[in-house]
Amino acid sequence: MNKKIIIRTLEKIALYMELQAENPFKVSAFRKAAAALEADERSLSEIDDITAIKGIGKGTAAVILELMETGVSSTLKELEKMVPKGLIPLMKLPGLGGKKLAKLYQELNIVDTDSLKAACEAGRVRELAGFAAKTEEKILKELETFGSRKERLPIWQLEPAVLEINELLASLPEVEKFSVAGSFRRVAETSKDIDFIVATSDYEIVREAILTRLVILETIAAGDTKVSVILDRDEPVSVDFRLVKSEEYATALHHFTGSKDHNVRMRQLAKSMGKKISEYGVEQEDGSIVTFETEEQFFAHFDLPFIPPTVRESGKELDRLDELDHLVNLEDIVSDLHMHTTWSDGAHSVSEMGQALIAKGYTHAVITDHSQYLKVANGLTPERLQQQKLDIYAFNETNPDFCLYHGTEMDILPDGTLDFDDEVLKELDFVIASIHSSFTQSQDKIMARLKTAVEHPYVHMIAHPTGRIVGERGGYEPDVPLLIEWAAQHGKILELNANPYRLDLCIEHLQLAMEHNVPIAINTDAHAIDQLRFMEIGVKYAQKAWLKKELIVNTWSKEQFEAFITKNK
DNA sequence: GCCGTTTTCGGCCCGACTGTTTTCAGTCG
Repeated sequence: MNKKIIIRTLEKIALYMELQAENPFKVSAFRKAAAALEADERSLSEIDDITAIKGIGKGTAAVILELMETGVSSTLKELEKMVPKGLIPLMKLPGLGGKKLAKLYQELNIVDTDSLKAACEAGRVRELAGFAAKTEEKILKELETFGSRKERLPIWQLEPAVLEINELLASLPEVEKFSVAGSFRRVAETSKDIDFIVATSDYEIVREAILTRLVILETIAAGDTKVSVILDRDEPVSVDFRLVKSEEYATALHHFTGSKDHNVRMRQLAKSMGKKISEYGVEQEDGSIVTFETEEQFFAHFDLPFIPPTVRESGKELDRLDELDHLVNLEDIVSDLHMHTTWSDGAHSVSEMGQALIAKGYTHAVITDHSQYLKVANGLTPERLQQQKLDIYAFNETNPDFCLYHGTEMDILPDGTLDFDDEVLKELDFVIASIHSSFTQSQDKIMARLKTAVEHPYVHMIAHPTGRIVGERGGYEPDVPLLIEWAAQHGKILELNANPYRLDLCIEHLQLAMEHNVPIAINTDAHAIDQLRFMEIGVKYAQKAWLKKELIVNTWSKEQFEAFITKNK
C-alpha cells in the first residue's frame, strides 16, 4: 500500500465527514492524522507502531491498518454511500462549506452543480433557514465561473501584482508600514491569493485608496480591518488586505505570513509558557497584551531567534534553530553569474548592466550572452564573442573596484555536442552550458547531452538544469539525482535560476545537491536591469531548501571565485 | 477523533466578515 493513498484516503474521509456536518474537531482529527503521516519521513514498512505518531490514535490507526491489509477503507465506503460524489467539488464554491452543503443536500436533495443551479433558479434555496436571496444570487454568480478559474497562481504571475500594490501602499502617507504576507512572502511556488498587512491609523482613507486605485474585478469583502478583492489581471488575482494599528503590525504580519502549521506550533509554544498568541499581540498570564515593533522582537519574546518567513512551513523549523545562522541572506550575495545584454537578447548594454550591478553592491559578475546556435536570441558567433570581450574589458577599465567577467551561456546542442570549440571556450572566464532545444528527447538522450557538458573541463556550470516553468511545464525531465552525482564528481556548479518562471533546481533537488556538496549558484538570468531584482526571490527560495551559504557560489569573494574558474585552465 | 505534569473529560488557534439574524452561525484564512 502506497503511503500517499493512505494520506489521500484520510483526507477524503475528512471531506465526506464535513459534508455530513460532522463535529469539526473530528473532521480536523482526520486531516491532522493525514498531515502527521505525511510529515513522518519513514516509509510505511519502517513504522511499527502507527499510533505512536502524534495525531494518530485508535480511530485513524484502524483506518490506516485496514487500508494496509485490504487496500480499501470501509469507513470511506460507508461515507460514500451516504454522500453523493457530486457534492465534493461544491466544497470549493466560495461561501459554501460542509454545513451549508449538508443542508442543501438534506433539504433540497442537491447533489451536484446542476441540481444546485436549478434549485437557485427556482428560488428554492432562499426559502431555507440560514439562506436568503443574497446567498442564492451569490451561488448563481459563482457557478458561472466555477471550474474555469485557476485555483493557485504561480509566483511569477503574482509578483507583478505584488509590485503594483507595493507601489500604491508606498505612495499613501496614511500607511505607516506595510508588507506582503502569506505564502507569497514565504516564496511558495504557487499561491491561492496575496495577503497584505498594512499599519495605519486611518482605515477609511486606506480602504478607499485600495478600492479605487487598484483595478478591481470584484470586491469580496470591505470591512473595517479587512478588505478582500479580486484584481482584474490576465488571470484574476485575489488579494486580502488586513488593516491594523501600528503596534499590532508585527504580530499581524507574523500571523498572516503563516504557515498554518508554523502558527499552530508557535501557539502551542506560547500556551506552554502560559501565553496566548493572536494576530494583535501576545496575551500574558495576567491578561495583559504585549505588542512588538518587529517580528524579531516577537520571536525574542519566546526566546527564539528570528525565523525567516521562507522556512516557516511544517513547524519543524523550531527544531532546527541552530541551522538558521547558515542560511543565505541577500546581504551575503556579492555576485550574479548569469545575465544577458544587447549583444544577444538582453535589453541593456554591457555598461548599463555593469552599472546596475555596482549599484546592487556586488563585487563581481559575469556577462553570459547566448551562443550562436540560439539564433532567435541573436546568439554570439566566436567573432562577436571576441568583440564583446573588448566591450567588457573597457567597462572594467573605467570601473576598477568592480570586476565584470566574460562568459557565455552556451547551448548544449540536440546532438549532444557543445556550441563552441575548446579554442573559443578557453578564452572565456566563465562557461555556462544549458539546454534550450529538443526538450522532448528521451531521458537517456537528455542525460547524454548533460553528461558531455558536465564532463567538459572548460564548462563551469549547468544553468536551469530542468528547464521547467513553475506551474506550466515540467521541462526536459532529466535524472536530476544522477546529474547531481556527476556535478559532484567533476566539481561543477549547478544553478538555482532565480527567475520566478524557473526556480530550478527545485527544493528537493537543492537539498540533494547540498548532501553531495555540489556548489550552487543563484543567478537572475536577467535580460534587463529590473530583472536583477530576482536575486531576492532566488535567495529566499534557497532558504526554503535550508541551503548552507558556504555552498552558494554568489557568496564567495572575488578571490574565491577566481580560484574556482581558473582551476582547469 | 486526539490528547494529557492543568491528564480520562473537556478543549481542540483565533478572530473578521457576511448574511442571516436581532445575537449569531457559517465560512475563511
